[in-house]
Amino acid sequence: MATIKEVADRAGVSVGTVSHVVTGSVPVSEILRQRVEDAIRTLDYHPNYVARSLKTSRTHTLGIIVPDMTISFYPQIIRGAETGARGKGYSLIAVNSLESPERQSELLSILRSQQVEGLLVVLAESGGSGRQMERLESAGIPVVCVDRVPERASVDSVSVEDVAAAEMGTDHLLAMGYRRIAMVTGPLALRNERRRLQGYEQSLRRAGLQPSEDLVWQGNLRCEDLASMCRDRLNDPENRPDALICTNGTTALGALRGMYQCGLRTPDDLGFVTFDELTVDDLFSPSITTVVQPAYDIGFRAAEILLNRIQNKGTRQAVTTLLLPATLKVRESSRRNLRRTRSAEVVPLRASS
Amino acid sequence: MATIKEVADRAGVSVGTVSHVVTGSVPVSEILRQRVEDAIRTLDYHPNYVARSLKTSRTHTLGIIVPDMTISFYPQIIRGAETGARGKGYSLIAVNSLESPERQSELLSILRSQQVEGLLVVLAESGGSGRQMERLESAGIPVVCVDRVPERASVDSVSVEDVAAAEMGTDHLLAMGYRRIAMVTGPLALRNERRRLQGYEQSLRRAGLQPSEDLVWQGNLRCEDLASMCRDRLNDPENRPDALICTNGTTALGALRGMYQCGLRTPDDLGFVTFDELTVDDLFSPSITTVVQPAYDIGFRAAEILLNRIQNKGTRQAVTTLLLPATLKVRESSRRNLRRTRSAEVVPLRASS
DNA sequence: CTGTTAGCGCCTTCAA
DNA sequence: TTGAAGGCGCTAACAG
Repeated sequence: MATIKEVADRAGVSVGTVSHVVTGSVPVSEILRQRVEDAIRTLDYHPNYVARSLKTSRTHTLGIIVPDMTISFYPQIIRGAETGARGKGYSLIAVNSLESPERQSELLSILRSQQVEGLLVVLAESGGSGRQMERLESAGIPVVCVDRVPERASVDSVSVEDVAAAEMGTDHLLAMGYRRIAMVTGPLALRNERRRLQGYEQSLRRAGLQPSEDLVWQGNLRCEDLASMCRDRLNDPENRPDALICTNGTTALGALRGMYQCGLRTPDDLGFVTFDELTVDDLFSPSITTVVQPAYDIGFRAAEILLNRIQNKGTRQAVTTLLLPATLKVRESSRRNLRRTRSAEVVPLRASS
Repeated sequence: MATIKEVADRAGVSVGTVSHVVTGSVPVSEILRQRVEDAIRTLDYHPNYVARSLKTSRTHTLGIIVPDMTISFYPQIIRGAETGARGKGYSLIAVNSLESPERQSELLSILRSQQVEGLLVVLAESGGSGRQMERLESAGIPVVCVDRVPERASVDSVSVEDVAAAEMGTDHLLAMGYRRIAMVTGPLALRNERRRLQGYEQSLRRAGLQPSEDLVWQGNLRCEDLASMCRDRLNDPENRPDALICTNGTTALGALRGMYQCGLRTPDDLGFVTFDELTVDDLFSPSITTVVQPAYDIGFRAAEILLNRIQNKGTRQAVTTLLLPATLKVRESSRRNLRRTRSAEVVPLRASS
């Protein structure tokens, strides 16, 4: 790898001059610039950002931590953030925490060592990371929390209007005539989950229905666990709800599997609404009515806020809490069931994972 | 951000000693190590990797370029590579080329400047990147091509046994009784596509069938274009094939959309097999018989090879070309259609995107 | 075992 | 407009 010095020698100028043409910070005579550029080309010179960063103490690099970029919601966020960052000459380092707080800390530490100028983070499931975010901030590394907002820490954040979104989904089910609507949630330790629950309850109350504990099915974020929970709950035909609303893609998949294992189908046997798209296209059935979060936008806006924070490093600014609206995509799974009889045929199954 | 010097001052030792305890390269007395570790903790010190890298000229960072990590195949590769890299203390910078060769060059340049020690790359669609890979290599930056292997460049690569995989899919359709099988491909400029085509033709020939040009539908990688192409082709009931095999997820989605727009369904009207999973779960229908590529493994193995290359930097080694086998997941879309009559009902539709 | 010190490659005054 | 030189934070000899 050629260095600035080699370029300078080859062009017959000083390293200073080379630096000037590379950064464009100082005007250089046409003749010398030409020589320098030739040398750069023939040597295939690429400035060493490591050295540059050490000198300027700017890396033009952002970090983003997501739980698992194998889950389609996250790559979209990353892509949005990447676009926002690139627009201002920043690169993005994306890593997966796999919902592990330990790993998250480790990644945070590595990212710090890598001197990222700012951080986008979707907190790992288990809470208590609020303090970590504050530590980062006080170390001068701006953080924007994405999707999941920590309990009481005062950090910038971009997320979705969870309450309104869940209300919207529930309202829709109610409008379609469903009355016994169960909500399937992930861990209520996550604030998002609680807010979505809140929206659900609000919607029910407004419709004159009393939320019931029996109809709040709290699970974790593992599909199989969710599936078996739902299977158990659904196997009791007496108390079976007439519709399900799920707070995220993972719970939804679990719930659907559980349903299927019981021989239940949507919309035939149960209405169904979920947060987050489950498939890439409407042509797949069951086609699921979905509360869609603007993932790309979330990432993009978060990057914007972060970059802005970095730019105005010195000045104190109020905490930004950006809430983006979700949209409802109505599909078949919430179409009111007309052939009620079918559910009578259903035979409760034994657990069979 | 605290520096090594501040830690040294606070612990009352020299920077050398701090460095020794941080890197563990030189033994330090228990007493001093204790003092240093305390100082590190209270100062919340994180070694500056930028400075370290400048000194050691090692960044412990790998780059990976994929077309679009919004396509589920790629995040899996990235995750695999990330795991492989982390195992050896390496970080991974993942970026999207969006199939643009210009952007790819740009990213390559940035990654070089960032001093990545090696590169994993899924080449952008339009060819001619072979030379770029060679330039990288000759600059001392090992490259492993993933999924897409350049035409004639001699680079390490990890990909799938395309010919065998396509044969497997086609054989299966033949075994199910299909005879007029069309292959829907992306750009045949991509070697993968050509090999898959080759496997398809091989399979037909072995079954005593003559491959026909009419049944090779070449498209690009944009879903809508694919859809309209397939719509056009399928609208002619005379020459309609009885099954489709698609070379990747994008073409498959396009083909399915095209089919649906014509009122055709699988497996009722057409058998269907594709490379790459279209949905996250079998519970969605049509459930598609799929040639599954071991994406995570591809990434993991590629990282292994790359790391190995980096480790043995000096020594010349033969080019590694790793071909992983795909597996066939048989589902309903390839179940031989029994109610032939239905296709007679189909009325060719006008284009209606 | 511990401390000292010379750069790593680059940018940025500063002087010419 | 150009060149010279200091130093960013750290590691790796090396000397003590």
